[in-house]
Amino acid sequence: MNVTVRKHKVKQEMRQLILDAAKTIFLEKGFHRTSLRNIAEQIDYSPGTIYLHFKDKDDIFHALHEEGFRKLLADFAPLSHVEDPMQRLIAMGHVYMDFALQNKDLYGLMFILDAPLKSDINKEKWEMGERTLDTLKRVLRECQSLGYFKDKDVDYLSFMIWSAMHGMCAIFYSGRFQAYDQIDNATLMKKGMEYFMSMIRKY
Amino acid sequence: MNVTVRKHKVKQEMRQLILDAAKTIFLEKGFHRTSLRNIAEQIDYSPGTIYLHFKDKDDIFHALHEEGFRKLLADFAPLSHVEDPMQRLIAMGHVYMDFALQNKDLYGLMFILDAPLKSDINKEKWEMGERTLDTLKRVLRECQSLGYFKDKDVDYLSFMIWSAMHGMCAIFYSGRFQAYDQIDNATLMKKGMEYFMSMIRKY
DNA sequence: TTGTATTCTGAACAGCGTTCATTTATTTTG
DNA sequence: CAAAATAAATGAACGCTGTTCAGAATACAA
Repeated sequence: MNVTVRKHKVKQEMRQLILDAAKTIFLEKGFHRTSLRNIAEQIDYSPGTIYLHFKDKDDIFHALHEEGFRKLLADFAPLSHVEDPMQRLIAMGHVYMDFALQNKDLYGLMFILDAPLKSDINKEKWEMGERTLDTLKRVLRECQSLGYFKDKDVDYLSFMIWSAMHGMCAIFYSGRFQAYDQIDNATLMKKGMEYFMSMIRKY
Repeated sequence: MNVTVRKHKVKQEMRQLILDAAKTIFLEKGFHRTSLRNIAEQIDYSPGTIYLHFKDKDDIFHALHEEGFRKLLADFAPLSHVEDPMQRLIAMGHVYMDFALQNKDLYGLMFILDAPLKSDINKEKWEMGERTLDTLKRVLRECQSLGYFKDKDVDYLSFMIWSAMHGMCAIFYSGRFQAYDQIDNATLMKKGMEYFMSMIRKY
Protein backbone atom coordinates (compact mmCIF):
# COMPACT_ATOMS: atom_id res chain seq x y z
CA MET A 1 0.00 0.00 0.00
CA ASN A 2 2.54 2.51 1.14
CA VAL A 3 4.82 0.87 -1.36
CA THR A 4 2.29 0.72 -4.18
CA VAL A 5 1.47 4.33 -3.57
CA ARG A 6 5.10 5.32 -3.89
CA LYS A 7 5.44 3.20 -7.02
CA HIS A 8 2.52 4.92 -8.53
CA LYS A 9 4.06 8.25 -7.73
CA VAL A 10 7.39 7.28 -9.29
CA LYS A 11 5.57 6.14 -12.38
CA GLN A 12 3.75 9.42 -12.65
CA GLU A 13 6.95 11.35 -12.19
CA MET A 14 8.47 9.43 -15.08
CA ARG A 15 5.41 10.20 -17.16
CA GLN A 16 5.78 13.88 -16.45
CA LEU A 17 9.51 13.73 -17.17
CA ILE A 18 8.77 12.36 -20.62
CA LEU A 19 6.01 14.88 -21.23
CA ASP A 20 8.18 17.81 -20.24
CA ALA A 21 11.02 16.63 -22.46
CA ALA A 22 8.61 16.09 -25.33
CA LYS A 23 7.14 19.55 -24.90
CA THR A 24 10.58 21.14 -24.88
CA ILE A 25 11.63 19.44 -28.09
CA PHE A 26 8.30 20.00 -29.81
CA LEU A 27 8.77 23.67 -29.08
CA GLU A 28 12.22 23.63 -30.65
CA LYS A 29 11.67 21.45 -33.69
CA GLY A 30 7.94 21.04 -34.13
CA PHE A 31 5.87 17.92 -33.57
CA HIS A 32 6.62 16.12 -36.81
CA ARG A 33 10.32 16.78 -36.58
CA THR A 34 10.59 15.40 -33.05
CA SER A 35 11.49 11.73 -32.78
CA LEU A 36 11.05 9.42 -29.83
CA ARG A 37 14.80 8.91 -29.92
CA ASN A 38 15.22 12.66 -29.45
CA ILE A 39 12.97 12.57 -26.42
CA ALA A 40 14.64 9.45 -25.02
CA GLU A 41 18.08 10.98 -25.42
CA GLN A 42 17.01 14.17 -23.67
CA ILE A 43 16.01 12.26 -20.54
CA ASP A 44 18.82 9.68 -20.80
CA TYR A 45 16.64 6.66 -21.34
CA SER A 46 16.41 4.26 -24.23
CA PRO A 47 13.60 4.63 -26.78
CA GLY A 48 11.91 1.48 -25.51
CA THR A 49 11.38 2.91 -22.07
CA ILE A 50 8.95 5.50 -23.37
CA TYR A 51 6.67 2.69 -24.48
CA LEU A 52 6.39 1.58 -20.88
CA HIS A 53 4.57 4.83 -20.13
CA PHE A 54 2.88 5.71 -23.40
CA LYS A 55 1.18 3.51 -25.94
CA ASP A 56 2.76 5.35 -28.85
CA LYS A 57 3.69 8.82 -30.09
CA ASP A 58 0.05 9.77 -30.48
CA ASP A 59 -0.47 8.94 -26.83
CA ILE A 60 2.11 11.56 -25.88
CA PHE A 61 0.35 13.96 -28.20
CA HIS A 62 -2.94 13.33 -26.43
CA ALA A 63 -1.47 13.75 -22.99
CA LEU A 64 -0.07 17.16 -23.93
CA HIS A 65 -3.33 17.94 -25.67
CA GLU A 66 -5.18 17.46 -22.43
CA GLU A 67 -2.56 19.33 -20.45
CA GLY A 68 -3.13 22.25 -22.81
CA PHE A 69 -6.86 22.27 -22.26
CA ARG A 70 -6.47 22.08 -18.52
CA LYS A 71 -4.20 25.09 -18.67
CA LEU A 72 -6.52 27.03 -20.94
CA LEU A 73 -9.51 26.33 -18.72
CA ALA A 74 -7.46 27.37 -15.71
CA ASP A 75 -6.63 30.63 -17.46
CA PHE A 76 -10.33 31.17 -18.08
CA ALA A 77 -11.33 30.47 -14.50
CA PRO A 78 -10.62 33.92 -13.00
CA LEU A 79 -12.90 35.49 -15.60
CA SER A 80 -15.96 34.11 -13.87
CA HIS A 81 -15.62 37.08 -11.55
CA VAL A 82 -16.23 39.54 -14.35
CA GLU A 83 -19.86 40.57 -13.85
CA ASP A 84 -20.77 42.06 -17.21
CA PRO A 85 -21.01 39.22 -19.75
CA MET A 86 -19.86 41.39 -22.65
CA GLN A 87 -16.79 42.42 -20.70
CA ARG A 88 -16.26 38.77 -19.85
CA LEU A 89 -16.53 37.78 -23.51
CA ILE A 90 -13.91 40.34 -24.45
CA ALA A 91 -11.66 39.26 -21.62
CA MET A 92 -12.00 35.65 -22.78
CA GLY A 93 -10.80 36.68 -26.19
CA HIS A 94 -7.69 38.24 -24.70
CA VAL A 95 -6.98 35.25 -22.51
CA TYR A 96 -7.40 32.92 -25.48
CA MET A 97 -5.04 34.93 -27.62
CA ASP A 98 -2.46 35.29 -24.87
CA PHE A 99 -2.59 31.56 -24.37
CA ALA A 100 -1.79 31.01 -28.05
CA LEU A 101 1.00 33.57 -27.98
CA GLN A 102 2.61 32.16 -24.85
CA ASN A 103 2.03 28.46 -25.53
CA LYS A 104 2.54 28.27 -29.25
CA ASP A 105 3.46 24.59 -29.28
CA LEU A 106 0.60 23.57 -27.04
CA TYR A 107 -1.83 25.65 -29.07
CA GLY A 108 -0.73 23.90 -32.26
CA LEU A 109 -1.21 20.53 -30.62
CA MET A 110 -4.69 21.42 -29.42
CA PHE A 111 -6.15 23.11 -32.45
CA ILE A 112 -4.00 22.72 -35.54
CA LEU A 113 -1.84 19.63 -35.88
CA ASP A 114 -3.56 16.79 -37.68
CA ALA A 115 -1.30 14.19 -36.11
CA PRO A 116 -3.66 11.71 -34.58
CA LEU A 117 -7.25 12.42 -33.50
CA LYS A 118 -7.94 8.89 -34.58
CA SER A 119 -11.68 8.48 -34.27
CA ASP A 120 -11.72 6.28 -31.16
CA ILE A 121 -9.87 8.48 -28.77
CA ASN A 122 -10.99 11.86 -29.96
CA LYS A 123 -14.48 11.65 -28.53
CA GLU A 124 -13.11 11.24 -25.06
CA LYS A 125 -10.39 13.82 -25.45
CA TRP A 126 -12.60 16.41 -27.02
CA GLU A 127 -14.70 16.49 -23.94
CA MET A 128 -12.24 19.18 -22.87
CA GLY A 129 -12.80 21.02 -26.13
CA GLU A 130 -16.51 20.92 -25.60
CA ARG A 131 -16.20 22.21 -22.09
CA THR A 132 -14.20 25.14 -23.37
CA LEU A 133 -16.76 25.83 -26.04
CA ASP A 134 -19.57 25.60 -23.50
CA THR A 135 -17.93 28.36 -21.52
CA LEU A 136 -18.15 30.53 -24.61
CA LYS A 137 -21.74 29.61 -25.38
CA ARG A 138 -22.78 30.35 -21.82
CA VAL A 139 -21.38 33.85 -21.87
CA LEU A 140 -23.02 34.46 -25.23
CA ARG A 141 -26.40 33.49 -23.84
CA GLU A 142 -25.85 35.87 -20.96
CA CYS A 143 -25.05 38.60 -23.46
CA GLN A 144 -28.28 37.80 -25.25
CA SER A 145 -30.27 38.23 -22.08
CA LEU A 146 -28.85 41.74 -21.97
CA GLY A 147 -30.02 42.47 -25.48
CA TYR A 148 -26.92 41.63 -27.52
CA PHE A 149 -26.96 39.24 -30.51
CA LYS A 150 -30.70 39.39 -30.87
CA ASP A 151 -32.23 36.48 -32.82
CA LYS A 152 -28.83 34.90 -33.30
CA ASP A 153 -28.28 31.16 -32.93
CA VAL A 154 -25.69 30.53 -30.23
CA ASP A 155 -24.19 27.59 -32.08
CA TYR A 156 -23.46 29.53 -35.23
CA LEU A 157 -22.45 32.61 -33.30
CA SER A 158 -20.01 30.77 -31.06
CA PHE A 159 -18.51 29.07 -34.08
CA MET A 160 -18.02 32.38 -35.83
CA ILE A 161 -16.42 34.04 -32.82
CA TRP A 162 -14.19 31.13 -31.98
CA SER A 163 -13.16 30.92 -35.64
CA ALA A 164 -12.17 34.56 -35.70
CA MET A 165 -10.02 34.10 -32.61
CA HIS A 166 -8.59 30.86 -33.88
CA GLY A 167 -7.90 32.31 -37.31
CA MET A 168 -5.60 34.97 -35.91
CA CYS A 169 -3.84 32.47 -33.67
CA ALA A 170 -3.53 29.92 -36.47
CA ILE A 171 -1.94 32.41 -38.84
CA PHE A 172 0.43 33.37 -36.07
CA TYR A 173 1.22 29.73 -35.41
CA SER A 174 1.90 28.82 -39.02
CA GLY A 175 4.11 31.86 -39.46
CA ARG A 176 2.28 32.77 -42.61
CA PHE A 177 2.15 36.49 -42.34
CA GLN A 178 5.15 37.52 -44.30
CA ALA A 179 2.69 39.81 -46.01
CA TYR A 180 2.65 41.87 -42.83
CA ASP A 181 6.32 41.49 -42.05
CA GLN A 182 6.87 45.12 -41.26
CA ILE A 183 4.35 44.83 -38.43
CA ASP A 184 5.14 43.13 -35.14
CA ASN A 185 3.23 39.88 -34.68
CA ALA A 186 1.85 40.66 -31.26
CA THR A 187 0.71 44.11 -32.36
CA LEU A 188 -1.04 42.67 -35.35
CA MET A 189 -2.84 40.15 -33.18
CA LYS A 190 -3.83 42.66 -30.53
CA LYS A 191 -5.10 45.15 -33.10
CA GLY A 192 -6.98 42.47 -35.01
CA MET A 193 -8.61 41.42 -31.78
CA GLU A 194 -9.45 45.00 -30.87
CA TYR A 195 -11.16 45.57 -34.21
CA PHE A 196 -13.13 42.36 -33.92
CA MET A 197 -14.26 43.09 -30.40
CA SER A 198 -15.34 46.63 -31.16
CA MET A 199 -17.34 45.17 -34.01
CA ILE A 200 -19.03 42.50 -32.00
CA ARG A 201 -19.88 44.88 -29.18
CA LYS A 202 -22.18 46.71 -31.55
CA TYR A 203 -23.74 43.54 -32.91
CA MET B 1 14.67 23.23 -81.59
CA ASN B 2 11.60 21.32 -82.66
CA VAL B 3 13.10 18.46 -80.77
CA THR B 4 14.07 20.46 -77.71
CA VAL B 5 10.59 21.95 -77.65
CA ARG B 6 9.00 18.53 -77.66
CA LYS B 7 11.39 17.36 -74.97
CA HIS B 8 10.49 20.26 -72.83
CA LYS B 9 6.83 19.45 -73.28
CA VAL B 10 7.33 15.82 -72.31
CA LYS B 11 9.23 16.91 -69.25
CA GLN B 12 6.42 19.22 -68.21
CA GLU B 13 3.86 16.48 -68.73
CA MET B 14 5.86 14.25 -66.42
CA ARG B 15 5.98 17.04 -63.86
CA GLN B 16 2.22 17.38 -64.00
CA LEU B 17 1.78 13.62 -63.80
CA ILE B 18 3.73 13.59 -60.55
CA LEU B 19 1.87 16.60 -59.18
CA ASP B 20 -1.52 15.11 -59.96
CA ALA B 21 -0.58 11.82 -58.34
CA ALA B 22 0.78 13.64 -55.31
CA LYS B 23 -2.39 15.69 -54.98
CA THR B 24 -4.56 12.59 -55.19
CA ILE B 25 -2.65 10.81 -52.45
CA PHE B 26 -2.37 13.90 -50.25
CA LEU B 27 -6.13 14.13 -50.44
CA GLU B 28 -6.49 10.51 -49.36
CA LYS B 29 -3.86 10.22 -46.69
CA GLY B 30 -2.72 13.74 -45.84
CA PHE B 31 0.61 15.34 -46.59
CA HIS B 32 2.68 13.80 -43.82
CA ARG B 33 1.32 10.35 -44.42
CA THR B 34 2.11 10.40 -48.13
CA SER B 35 5.49 8.98 -49.11
CA LEU B 36 7.42 9.49 -52.32
CA ARG B 37 7.28 5.75 -52.78
CA ASN B 38 3.48 5.97 -52.69
CA ILE B 39 3.55 8.63 -55.39
CA ALA B 40 6.08 6.71 -57.47
CA GLU B 41 4.01 3.55 -57.25
CA GLN B 42 0.87 5.37 -58.30
CA ILE B 43 2.47 6.52 -61.56
CA ASP B 44 4.49 3.32 -62.07
CA TYR B 45 7.92 4.83 -61.74
CA SER B 46 10.70 4.24 -59.29
CA PRO B 47 11.21 6.66 -56.37
CA GLY B 48 14.42 7.97 -57.89
CA THR B 49 12.65 9.24 -60.99
CA ILE B 50 10.77 11.86 -59.01
CA TYR B 51 14.07 13.47 -58.09
CA LEU B 52 14.70 14.08 -61.78
CA HIS B 53 11.79 16.51 -61.72
CA PHE B 54 11.68 17.82 -58.16
CA LYS B 55 14.47 18.74 -55.82
CA ASP B 56 12.78 17.06 -52.86
CA LYS B 57 9.41 16.51 -51.20
CA ASP B 58 9.19 20.16 -50.23
CA ASP B 59 9.60 21.10 -53.85
CA ILE B 60 6.45 19.16 -54.69
CA PHE B 61 4.75 20.90 -51.80
CA HIS B 62 5.72 24.28 -53.21
CA ALA B 63 4.58 23.44 -56.70
CA LEU B 64 1.13 22.49 -55.41
CA HIS B 65 1.20 25.53 -53.14
CA GLU B 66 1.58 27.75 -56.16
CA GLU B 67 -1.01 25.82 -58.13
CA GLY B 68 -3.41 26.48 -55.30
CA PHE B 69 -2.85 30.21 -55.33
CA ARG B 70 -3.22 30.38 -59.08
CA LYS B 71 -6.56 28.62 -58.73
CA LEU B 72 -7.73 30.85 -55.90
CA LEU B 73 -6.79 34.01 -57.78
CA ALA B 74 -8.59 32.64 -60.83
CA ASP B 75 -11.68 32.08 -58.71
CA PHE B 76 -11.45 35.67 -57.51
CA ALA B 77 -11.07 37.10 -61.02
CA PRO B 78 -14.76 37.22 -62.00
CA LEU B 79 -15.52 39.29 -58.91
CA SER B 80 -13.85 42.32 -60.42
CA HIS B 81 -17.13 42.83 -62.25
CA VAL B 82 -19.04 43.38 -59.04
CA GLU B 83 -19.46 47.14 -58.86
CA ASP B 84 -20.28 47.73 -55.21
CA PRO B 85 -17.13 47.12 -53.16
CA MET B 86 -19.05 45.89 -50.11
CA GLN B 87 -20.88 43.37 -52.27
CA ARG B 88 -17.53 42.40 -53.76
CA LEU B 89 -16.03 41.93 -50.31
CA ILE B 90 -18.86 39.64 -49.32
CA ALA B 91 -18.60 37.72 -52.57
CA MET B 92 -14.87 37.28 -51.98
CA GLY B 93 -15.63 35.72 -48.64
CA HIS B 94 -17.92 33.20 -50.25
CA VAL B 95 -15.43 32.37 -52.98
CA TYR B 96 -12.67 31.92 -50.40
CA MET B 97 -14.79 29.61 -48.29
CA ASP B 98 -15.98 27.60 -51.28
CA PHE B 99 -12.39 27.21 -52.34
CA ALA B 100 -11.49 25.76 -48.95
CA LEU B 101 -14.52 23.47 -48.98
CA GLN B 102 -13.86 22.17 -52.47
CA ASN B 103 -10.06 22.03 -52.33
CA LYS B 104 -9.46 20.91 -48.79
CA ASP B 105 -6.04 19.42 -49.47
CA LEU B 106 -4.82 22.41 -51.44
CA TYR B 107 -6.12 24.77 -48.78
CA GLY B 108 -4.20 22.92 -46.11
CA LEU B 109 -1.04 23.10 -48.18
CA MET B 110 -1.44 26.82 -48.76
CA PHE B 111 -2.41 28.02 -45.31
CA ILE B 112 -2.00 25.39 -42.64
CA LEU B 113 0.65 22.72 -43.08
CA ASP B 114 3.97 23.63 -41.56
CA ALA B 115 5.88 21.25 -43.78
CA PRO B 116 8.51 23.42 -45.39
CA LEU B 117 8.33 27.19 -45.81
CA LYS B 118 12.08 27.13 -45.22
CA SER B 119 13.07 30.77 -45.10
CA ASP B 120 14.82 30.97 -48.48
CA ILE B 121 12.04 29.90 -50.72
CA ASN B 122 9.10 31.33 -48.91
CA LYS B 123 9.73 34.92 -49.87
CA GLU B 124 9.44 34.10 -53.52
CA LYS B 125 6.49 31.80 -53.11
CA TRP B 126 4.57 34.11 -50.88
CA GLU B 127 4.45 36.67 -53.59
CA MET B 128 1.23 34.85 -54.52
CA GLY B 129 -0.04 35.15 -50.98
CA GLU B 130 0.67 38.85 -50.98
CA ARG B 131 -1.11 39.32 -54.26
CA THR B 132 -4.15 37.63 -52.81
CA LEU B 133 -3.99 39.82 -49.75
CA ASP B 134 -3.60 42.93 -51.88
CA THR B 135 -6.86 42.08 -53.59
CA LEU B 136 -8.51 42.15 -50.19
CA LYS B 137 -6.85 45.39 -49.11
CA ARG B 138 -7.87 47.09 -52.33
CA VAL B 139 -11.53 46.27 -51.90
CA LEU B 140 -11.36 47.44 -48.29
CA ARG B 141 -9.99 50.80 -49.36
CA GLU B 142 -12.80 51.10 -51.87
CA CYS B 143 -15.26 50.36 -49.09
CA GLN B 144 -13.66 53.09 -47.02
CA SER B 145 -14.13 55.61 -49.79
CA LEU B 146 -17.82 54.80 -49.52
CA GLY B 147 -17.84 55.48 -45.81
CA TYR B 148 -17.32 52.03 -44.37
CA PHE B 149 -14.59 51.19 -41.83
CA LYS B 150 -14.01 54.79 -40.93
CA ASP B 151 -10.62 55.49 -39.28
CA LYS B 152 -9.63 51.87 -39.55
CA ASP B 153 -6.14 50.79 -40.58
CA VAL B 154 -6.36 48.60 -43.67
CA ASP B 155 -3.52 46.35 -42.53
CA TYR B 156 -5.13 45.46 -39.24
CA LEU B 157 -8.57 45.28 -40.77
CA SER B 158 -7.51 42.97 -43.58
CA PHE B 159 -5.73 40.76 -41.09
CA MET B 160 -8.81 40.54 -38.92
CA ILE B 161 -11.12 39.74 -41.82
CA TRP B 162 -8.80 37.23 -43.41
CA SER B 163 -8.30 35.59 -40.01
CA ALA B 164 -12.02 35.22 -39.49
CA MET B 165 -12.39 33.53 -42.88
CA HIS B 166 -9.33 31.42 -42.35
CA GLY B 167 -10.40 30.43 -38.86
CA MET B 168 -13.59 28.85 -40.10
CA CYS B 169 -11.78 27.08 -42.93
CA ALA B 170 -8.97 25.93 -40.64
CA ILE B 171 -11.37 24.40 -38.15
CA PHE B 172 -13.13 22.69 -41.02
CA TYR B 173 -9.80 21.43 -42.35
CA SER B 174 -8.58 20.06 -39.06
CA GLY B 175 -11.87 18.29 -38.45
CA ARG B 176 -12.01 19.74 -34.96
CA PHE B 177 -15.63 20.51 -34.64
CA GLN B 178 -16.93 17.43 -32.97
CA ALA B 179 -18.48 19.90 -30.58
CA TYR B 180 -20.91 20.80 -33.35
CA ASP B 181 -21.29 17.28 -34.66
CA GLN B 182 -25.05 17.44 -34.91
CA ILE B 183 -24.68 20.31 -37.39
CA ASP B 184 -23.63 19.80 -40.99
CA ASN B 185 -20.17 21.21 -41.71
CA ALA B 186 -21.15 23.23 -44.75
CA THR B 187 -24.16 24.70 -42.97
CA LEU B 188 -22.02 25.72 -40.02
CA MET B 189 -19.53 27.41 -42.32
CA LYS B 190 -22.16 29.21 -44.35
CA LYS B 191 -23.98 30.43 -41.29
CA GLY B 192 -20.78 31.53 -39.61
CA MET B 193 -19.88 33.47 -42.70
CA GLU B 194 -23.36 35.00 -42.90
CA TYR B 195 -23.14 36.22 -39.31
CA PHE B 196 -19.69 37.67 -39.85
CA MET B 197 -20.68 39.45 -43.02
CA SER B 198 -23.83 40.93 -41.56
CA MET B 199 -21.66 42.20 -38.73
CA ILE B 200 -19.03 43.75 -40.91
CA ARG B 201 -21.55 45.41 -43.15
CA LYS B 202 -22.61 47.54 -40.23
CA TYR B 203 -19.07 48.33 -39.18
C1' DT C 1 21.04 -14.88 -0.12
C1' DT C 2 18.05 -16.48 -3.07
C1' DG C 3 14.01 -16.00 -5.95
C1' DT C 4 10.51 -13.19 -7.95
C1' DA C 5 8.90 -8.98 -10.03
C1' DT C 6 9.89 -4.85 -12.16
C1' DT C 7 12.37 -1.76 -15.05
C1' DC C 8 15.12 -0.91 -18.79
C1' DT C 9 17.86 -1.87 -22.74
C1' DG C 10 19.21 -2.08 -27.48
C1' DA C 11 19.05 -4.91 -31.51
C1' DA C 12 15.76 -5.75 -35.06
C1' DC C 13 11.83 -4.64 -38.44
C1' DA C 14 9.56 -2.18 -41.92
C1' DG C 15 9.11 2.13 -43.92
C1' DC C 16 10.78 6.97 -44.64
C1' DG C 17 13.46 10.83 -47.74
C1' DT C 18 17.31 10.98 -50.47
C1' DT C 19 21.55 9.78 -53.33
C1' DC C 20 24.00 7.70 -56.98
C1' DA C 21 26.44 4.03 -59.67
C1' DT C 22 24.55 1.28 -62.96
C1' DT C 23 21.33 -0.14 -66.52
C1' DT C 24 18.03 0.94 -70.17
C1' DA C 25 16.18 3.83 -73.77
C1' DT C 26 16.54 7.40 -77.04
C1' DT C 27 18.83 10.50 -80.22
C1' DT C 28 22.85 11.94 -83.02
C1' DT C 29 26.45 10.97 -85.74
C1' DG C 30 29.56 8.53 -89.22
C1' DC D 1 21.95 0.79 -90.51
C1' DA D 2 25.54 0.54 -86.74
C1' DA D 3 28.06 2.93 -83.37
C1' DA D 4 28.73 6.49 -80.24
C1' DA D 5 26.80 9.97 -77.28
C1' DT D 6 23.18 11.62 -74.55
C1' DA D 7 19.27 11.26 -71.68
C1' DA D 8 16.05 8.80 -68.62
C1' DA D 9 15.03 5.51 -65.24
C1' DT D 10 16.28 2.21 -61.95
C1' DG D 11 16.86 0.13 -57.39
C1' DA D 12 20.21 -0.83 -53.87
C1' DA D 13 22.09 1.67 -50.10
C1' DC D 14 22.38 5.30 -46.17
C1' DG D 15 20.77 7.11 -42.06
C1' DC D 16 16.70 8.29 -40.21
C1' DT D 17 11.81 7.13 -38.27
C1' DG D 18 8.04 4.57 -34.92
C1' DT D 19 7.54 0.36 -32.73
C1' DT D 20 8.41 -4.39 -30.68
C1' DC D 21 10.40 -7.68 -27.71
C1' DA D 22 13.88 -11.14 -25.93
C1' DG D 23 17.08 -10.62 -22.74
C1' DA D 24 19.95 -7.96 -19.18
C1' DA D 25 19.90 -5.19 -15.12
C1' DT D 26 17.90 -3.74 -11.03
C1' DA D 27 14.83 -3.66 -6.98
C1' DC D 28 12.13 -5.95 -3.55
C1' DA D 29 10.53 -10.07 -0.67
C1' DA D 30 11.25 -14.09 1.86
